[in-house]
Amino acid sequence: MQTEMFNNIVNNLFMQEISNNTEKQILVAAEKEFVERGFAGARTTSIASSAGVTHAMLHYYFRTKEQLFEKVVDEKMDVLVQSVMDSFSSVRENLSFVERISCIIRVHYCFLADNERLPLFLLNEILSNPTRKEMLVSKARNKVLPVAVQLETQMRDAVVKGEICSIDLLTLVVDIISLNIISIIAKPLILPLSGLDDERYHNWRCEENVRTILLRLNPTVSNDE
Amino acid sequence: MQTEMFNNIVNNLFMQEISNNTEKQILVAAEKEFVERGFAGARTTSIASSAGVTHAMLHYYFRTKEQLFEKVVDEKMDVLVQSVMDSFSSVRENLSFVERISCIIRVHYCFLADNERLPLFLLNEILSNPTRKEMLVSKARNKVLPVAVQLETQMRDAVVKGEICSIDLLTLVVDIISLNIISIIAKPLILPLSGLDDERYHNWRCEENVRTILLRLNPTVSNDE
DNA sequence: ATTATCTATAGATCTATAGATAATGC
DNA sequence: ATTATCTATAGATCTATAGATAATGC
Repeated sequence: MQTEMFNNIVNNLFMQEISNNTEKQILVAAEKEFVERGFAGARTTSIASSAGVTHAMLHYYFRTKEQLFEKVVDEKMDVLVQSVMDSFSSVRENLSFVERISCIIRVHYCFLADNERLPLFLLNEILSNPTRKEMLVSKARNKVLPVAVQLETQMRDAVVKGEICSIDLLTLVVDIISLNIISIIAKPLILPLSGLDDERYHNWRCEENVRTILLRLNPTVSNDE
Repeated sequence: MQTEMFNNIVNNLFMQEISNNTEKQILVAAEKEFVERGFAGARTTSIASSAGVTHAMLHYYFRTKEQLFEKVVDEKMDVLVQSVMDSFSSVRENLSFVERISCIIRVHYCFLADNERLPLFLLNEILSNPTRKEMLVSKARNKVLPVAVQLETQMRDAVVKGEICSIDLLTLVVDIISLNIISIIAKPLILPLSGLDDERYHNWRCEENVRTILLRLNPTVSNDE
């Protein structure tokens, strides 16, 4: 009895792993190929061979290159949106607003540093396709905005308390994203000019971005608008 | 005599225009196609047809797709480098350092706004090609740096005068570029979220970027590094 | 019986060139 | 004689599928 059950469990785990193996391997290889070369530059033959399967398998599981790509883009878009939401919420309680923003910037910077090629890939494929563009905008509106609204409440408190100056939420978010994303995307160009190693580079840029945003939020400077 | 000379001049002008016409038209069409679709996504047949010439002409003048692309990328890279240098030098005398930086940010923002698709195109094609990457880095070093050094001298003066806080030049430049470039690249995503029209959008982002950098340079805040 | 995999190849597309023909400038 | 242009097609590459064969789960 016990042996049978054990075998079943092992079988199921094994099965699940094996049965999805080819499909999963194709997906993983496709992810790499698409993110590195974009849709037009990617080759289904390369994906198949680097997944270690026959080329026909790719079409067996995903029908067309387009559909496989769609899967990858959708997943990556969700990963990005989730990362923004995580950075918003993954903050412990009773922090001041300024501390919270600093934390958000750092958490998001780290996510991007771990996914260096993601921003450029998504920018490319989203901007060149109106449907995907609308999809991301609506995801931003429906998923991110509700979380952001909580932040806005806390922000108004901080303004009243005199901890920060008054600023529009979208303005602040775009500022943060701008600083973080270019630090990541353009790293291969800026790194040689900086003369730093990878770790120091990230420390330099991340902390500079935090500082820039905090100074932007500084309440002591007059707000001429 | 006079008529002959006149005819010659007209002929020469006409010739120059006509003889380079096909080549020029291909180049213009190639520029559009490559910037819009990237190297892998671009089709030489599309370039030829939108240039209004036979497909064979493209190979007659530029040998290969690669060589035609190289021409376009090189030219665009120079345009970008030049735009940075222009923004640095196109500033009238006897401005304070803070005014000068504001002017640089605005001039550069306007250039990018007039060349919306340029940054993403160059980022893509430069980052995916080590040779081009080195080329841009060395251009930055050889052409932009000398001009930037002048700025650095003026910057040190401003620090001494207490007009700005002390900041590394590269740090400042990366901050500016980050803010400006994402405002342009991500415009199609941010615009619908902002609810603004094109003109107001650019005004919003450009002035926000100036403000953020000026606050970053503010001397009254303690500099904890 | 269904699902997964392989071989072989169709079919489409794209870059590139050969070779003929026309236009141009001496 | 040289330069520019066109037609036609070679040659390479890539996506996609048909059809045969093997493996799996009932």
